[in-house]
Amino acid sequence: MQRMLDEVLPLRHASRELVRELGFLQARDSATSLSHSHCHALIEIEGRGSVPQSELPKLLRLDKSTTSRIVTELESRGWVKARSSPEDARARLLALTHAGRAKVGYVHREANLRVSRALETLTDDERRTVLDGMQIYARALERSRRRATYAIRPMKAGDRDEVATLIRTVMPEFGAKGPGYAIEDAEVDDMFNAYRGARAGYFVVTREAKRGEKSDVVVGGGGFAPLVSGDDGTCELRKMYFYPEVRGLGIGQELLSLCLEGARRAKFERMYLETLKKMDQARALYERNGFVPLERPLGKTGHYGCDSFYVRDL
Amino acid sequence: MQRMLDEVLPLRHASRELVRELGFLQARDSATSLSHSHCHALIEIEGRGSVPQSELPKLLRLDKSTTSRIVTELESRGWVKARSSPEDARARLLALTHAGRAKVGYVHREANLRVSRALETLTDDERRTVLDGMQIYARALERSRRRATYAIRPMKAGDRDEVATLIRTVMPEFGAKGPGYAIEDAEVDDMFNAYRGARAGYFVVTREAKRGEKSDVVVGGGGFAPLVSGDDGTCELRKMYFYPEVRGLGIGQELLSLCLEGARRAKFERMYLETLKKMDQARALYERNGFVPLERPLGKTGHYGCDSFYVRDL
DNA sequence: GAAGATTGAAACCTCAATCTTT
DNA sequence: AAAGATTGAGGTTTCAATCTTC
Repeated sequence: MQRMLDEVLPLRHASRELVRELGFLQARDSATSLSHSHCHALIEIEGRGSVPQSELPKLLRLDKSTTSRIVTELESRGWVKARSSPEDARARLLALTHAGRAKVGYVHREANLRVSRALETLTDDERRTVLDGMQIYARALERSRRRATYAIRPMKAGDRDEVATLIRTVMPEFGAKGPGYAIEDAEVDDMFNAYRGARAGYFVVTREAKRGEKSDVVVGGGGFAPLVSGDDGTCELRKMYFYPEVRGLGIGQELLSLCLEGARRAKFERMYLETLKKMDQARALYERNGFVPLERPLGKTGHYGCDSFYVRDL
Repeated sequence: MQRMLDEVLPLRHASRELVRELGFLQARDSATSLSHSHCHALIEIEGRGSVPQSELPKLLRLDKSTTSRIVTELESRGWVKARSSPEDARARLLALTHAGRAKVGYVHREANLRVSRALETLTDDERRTVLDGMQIYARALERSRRRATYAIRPMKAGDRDEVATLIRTVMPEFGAKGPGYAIEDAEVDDMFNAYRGARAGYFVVTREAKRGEKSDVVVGGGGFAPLVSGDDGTCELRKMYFYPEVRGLGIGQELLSLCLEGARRAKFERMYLETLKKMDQARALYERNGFVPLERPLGKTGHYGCDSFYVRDL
């Protein structure tokens, strides 16, 4: 943690400097007589040809009220033309006019010139580092922001139906349907009671409720329990699945850590798991966490559809 | 140039993403109930102990009107206390109160946590790249912004006195005073007439006038002329000096390029120059531009104080 | 007059409320 | 009621004008 802090402080400082230098806080650029948001909007519309106005808030990461005002101004300046959608009279489809395309070309040239001038004094290696660093950090911040909207907690009785749906939705995505897969287990319908024992546990990942939404939606889960027909010291990591929206956010790692912790507290000495070779993300996670591949399965789970087996000490 | 554009477009995209993700556009952070600028102001005051309010615009890179309003709010919230300077009743010296120090501690912890969370999912190499990239780009943008406030043009008669002052100020900074140095040359007092010949040229670097300032202030210069007692094909790069404010911005490179160009047009075949070993930045520039060191001087410049000689073909 | 600081007007952004169409 | 879009109120920022002190 100390090591990390050594990087955090200078990074925060560099971020502040960078944002100021990029001038995103300035209202209007004198060369283009447009704010950054207006430019960004023109660029996004240009890049997509035609954009529903309802998409703009996501693309620009601005409030819909702001994008509404931006569109109003761009229309009044004659750079954007809106037509209502043929399917839905509420929706407005935005496209650039001829003048708009000319303007966005000018905006691009100006921006390219400015960035080029700054890069000019750098070596090839430095330019490479700048680009990589910016991209990595932007992605990391996005992941972290998205991660923050989810929570992990032990499963409750009320999650029963949602967990069943989760398992029955995700497994077939990887071709795991029919006999020989965990999807056929009787416990799927009542995971809460199946994992409430002293030496078992099941955790769920829930999405924070947005305004007016149903709260506590289950979007992932995973747990552990004694390995069927295994010895007393061996548990199995079971039914760890996530909907696509939570993948790649590092939540699998956190859930796995909780399972490892729980298994240790339940006095298990080894954790075993069965999965599919084609579940690449999952297998990479297991391998990062010290799981070693086995040639043959342990115990008698009855999941003869699985083709990949791992174990690690606790 | 095409190569460079390949990097410019993704870099501009990454910049937009990054700024959005960093949330510098959001007004207020819910955790701290403070805007980024307010936090930044607290941090800067904390880091320096006591700050004249007049320094804040530079530190935060905001308008003085904005910083004035920020200070007003921080004072009314009891985090900052101002006292008038003992030397100057106009100036206000800002310091944190006890409550202010507590608040800035909280702000730091929150910000560190957020950044740490984002960095957590990265490898050591990736973290390194992020930090390096951000720092390099921030510095490059700063250089480029500062560079844009200067211009290079051929010397005019009216620059005479300013150029003489430039030479007489910069040379002694490197210990080059007294006989044996160019500073004693008679031409120093009238560089304009000394370099108006057909095979000579002198360029000046001028600072753009800010509001209400004298325009066209000379902050650097350099030129070329036939080498004294040299052959017809050899010219000398002469009296290239810059005030500290323009150093490190790549302007030396631009001025040198103009001199090389001018010398070629004047049908010179070689450019020679004399300098001092201790002028590291200058020598690095010459070496980057293909100048090779000589053991002994060429011609008879009379500058026996110089200890470093270079030449290159044109 | 110049430097330090404040104040008024206007641009940009967000949140919340509202209007229109489905 | 819900989704697309707009409008009103308030915070942040800049530019320009102003006030105070040197």
